[in-house]
Amino acid sequence: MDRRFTISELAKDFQITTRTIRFYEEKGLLSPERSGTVRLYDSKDRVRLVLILRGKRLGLTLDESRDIIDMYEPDSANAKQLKKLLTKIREKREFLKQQGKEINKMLSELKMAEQNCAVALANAA
Amino acid sequence: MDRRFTISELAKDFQITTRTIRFYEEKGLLSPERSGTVRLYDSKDRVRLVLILRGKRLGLTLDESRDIIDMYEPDSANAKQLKKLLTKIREKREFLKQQGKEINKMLSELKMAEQNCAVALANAA
DNA sequence: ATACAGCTTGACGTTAACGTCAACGTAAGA
DNA sequence: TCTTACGTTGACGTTAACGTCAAGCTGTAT
Repeated sequence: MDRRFTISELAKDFQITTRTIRFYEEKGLLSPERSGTVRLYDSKDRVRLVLILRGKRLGLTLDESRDIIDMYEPDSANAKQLKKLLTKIREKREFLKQQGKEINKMLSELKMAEQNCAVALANAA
Repeated sequence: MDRRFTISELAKDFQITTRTIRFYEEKGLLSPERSGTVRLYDSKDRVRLVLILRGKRLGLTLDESRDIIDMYEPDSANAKQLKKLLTKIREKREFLKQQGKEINKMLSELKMAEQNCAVALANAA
């Protein structure tokens, strides 16, 4: 259960390049172990990658994703930090809810477009 | 009801810059009337802008947004075109549905993070 | 021992979506 | 008429998120 992965294993599993993974590390989103100079990734790193990639699909920047990921692991935090974090989390939630609404709008509009298109196709036949 | 707008009126209304609006035109997303050299925008252009900006918030590229906008107005199309269009629309809808699911995942995770954070805050007090 | 696959760190190139600046035209009010 | 505000077209600059070499180290199978 404590298997480690090489960078190219990760790349294959997540369908990204090794360059991308190293880039995420540069940006402070990952910090794998090192065996000498070589990077070794564990399951926590994999979770982080899942979150990063989901964030990307949702249009978040890497900086935003890093913020969110940090939310999942409130480290040795004092009350002030925690309050700030709570605020951030709530903001992010509001943003995502809004995003959800916009998606629904677009979905219903596309549905109408689809119907129009189908009708036009039927008439053309 | 057929009022026209200047570029800076639009910019103000939509909270974007005139540069942005001209850029969208360069990219083929808008094609306003001209009164001499001056651009004049009508309500259809405003609708397009709404769609473009929503697309942006949903993480679509401008090219993708242009495709979608074109879906709303199937011009003189033949059957082949329409079928292609239908396929595209359905793909886009699947993509957006998936996006909606991911948002819900992230929302529930953030909810947990929020609770953890709140608990930690209570303990710290 | 060597060949080769896989890892490393730079360093520079690329694309999208604008920002910024320059140089110019134009319409309307003082 | 002259300024002032707003419009125009280039052209170059910028940031994020990687891609693409180059040059070198490393472990292992032959």
